[in-house]
Amino acid sequence: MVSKYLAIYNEIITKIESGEIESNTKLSSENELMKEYSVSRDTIRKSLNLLEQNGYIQKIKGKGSFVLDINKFDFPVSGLTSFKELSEKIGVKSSTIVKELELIKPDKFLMKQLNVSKDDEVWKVIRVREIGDKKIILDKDFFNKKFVPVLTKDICEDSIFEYIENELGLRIGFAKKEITVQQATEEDKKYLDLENYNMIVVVKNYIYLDDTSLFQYTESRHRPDKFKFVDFARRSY
Amino acid sequence: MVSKYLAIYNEIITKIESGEIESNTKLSSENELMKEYSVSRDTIRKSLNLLEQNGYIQKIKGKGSFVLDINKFDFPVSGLTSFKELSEKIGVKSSTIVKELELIKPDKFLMKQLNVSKDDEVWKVIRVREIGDKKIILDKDFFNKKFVPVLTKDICEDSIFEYIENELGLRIGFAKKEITVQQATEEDKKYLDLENYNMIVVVKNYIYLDDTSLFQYTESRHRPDKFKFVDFARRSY
DNA sequence: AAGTGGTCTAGACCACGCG
DNA sequence: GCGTGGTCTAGACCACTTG
Repeated sequence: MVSKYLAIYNEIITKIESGEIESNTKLSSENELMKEYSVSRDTIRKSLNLLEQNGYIQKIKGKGSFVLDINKFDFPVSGLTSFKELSEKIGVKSSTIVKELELIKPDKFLMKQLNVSKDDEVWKVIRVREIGDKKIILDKDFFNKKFVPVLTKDICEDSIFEYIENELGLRIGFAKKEITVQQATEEDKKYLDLENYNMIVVVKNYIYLDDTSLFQYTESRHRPDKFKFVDFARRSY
Repeated sequence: MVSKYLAIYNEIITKIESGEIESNTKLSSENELMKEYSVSRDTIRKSLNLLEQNGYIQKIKGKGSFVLDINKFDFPVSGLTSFKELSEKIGVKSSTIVKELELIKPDKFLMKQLNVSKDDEVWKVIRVREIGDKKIILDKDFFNKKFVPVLTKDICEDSIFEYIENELGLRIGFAKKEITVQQATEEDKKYLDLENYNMIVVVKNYIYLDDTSLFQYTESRHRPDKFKFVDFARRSY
């Protein structure tokens, strides 16, 4: 059961991405859209606000809503998108190699990052992402076993993200992302095709569930020349 | 004239940041807040949605709104915040040195980035940001003269951003940000205290006005060890 | 003056969490 | 069953843009 405003939001996105609604043109006014979809103005406005937030349109008072053409490519790396979704969108052949998969007792660093006690058990997953035959990304994931009782190599090779949302039914609420650049470690050099690079782009991700519990800590370590982060931001008051 | 929901939004932020409302506690329910502020539920909901979007609270159906404690520090680098706002927030002594300020004819690269023709004139501003006596950031800004007729050294040493919003009254709508890591150029080495680092974190910013016109292109070049980008993301449908 | 989006209101029903 | 937030409606007034 999907809400009306989400349905309309998705329908308009489809129209924009398929080119049925051209970019830089005006969208129908809120009044027209009300009639078109037989809903109240507030429902239309919810859909349009979502479109605006996510960079599809820009509303201008007194004039109308205009379709932006920024979203053509290079948008996906933002937000919470996973590696699998990403590589599928870009359409580059890529693969995931699981290097380590085990249950561990957290050390001090992990206890702090994952907000767990020394008696909790934690899944540790280390994966290498290969893009076009080069080992480019080293992913280190840590989950509290409380939330994820079972984890297999197959799941890790596919998408842990999908498993969590679809199979376990856990709903992800929000995430904090931190990007820095560091000296490459021995581990980086061991697992990745670093060529002559001695630095690594580190993306730390703290992922929280809907009920605000910290659920996962992830470190994604990228070869600097292959790293790109794109973000869309609106002025927030 | 500020809208009610923005006023309430800001009031609640103040309460959260001052500690009057403690983190990890429950906020008053929408019903209570209605009475408290003597407004309709919809107005309260607008305020709470803003708070949720910006990472102050998490709403949970059937339970209530909970105050998050993520926003303590390290949040500002996200979004559209300017260097001046940022260093004021962090409270580190910093200064800006204007290296170049001139009107130029755009080359091919700029024509593409700024979406201007060869007959337009473009402001070129090059500034070095000093943090704690070290030259850390090289900022290269380009504006279409059409939007900014006058620009002085004084303005560039203060905040171009404030000048644009307050003096010129231009309203910024949204921005696209792109982060990559590149080899340091001769220009980087000339202007910055790079020490032994030979790479540079490049943050490209495309800034658009309210009416969707591309207004400014900025390249912010950071010494890698001093770079940090923090982002808060909610799952977007 | 007419049309647009922005704000605000009042009321209704629903789905969820908890006791 | 009660209180919570989520969705939807209908109507009103305002500020802004354009002809």
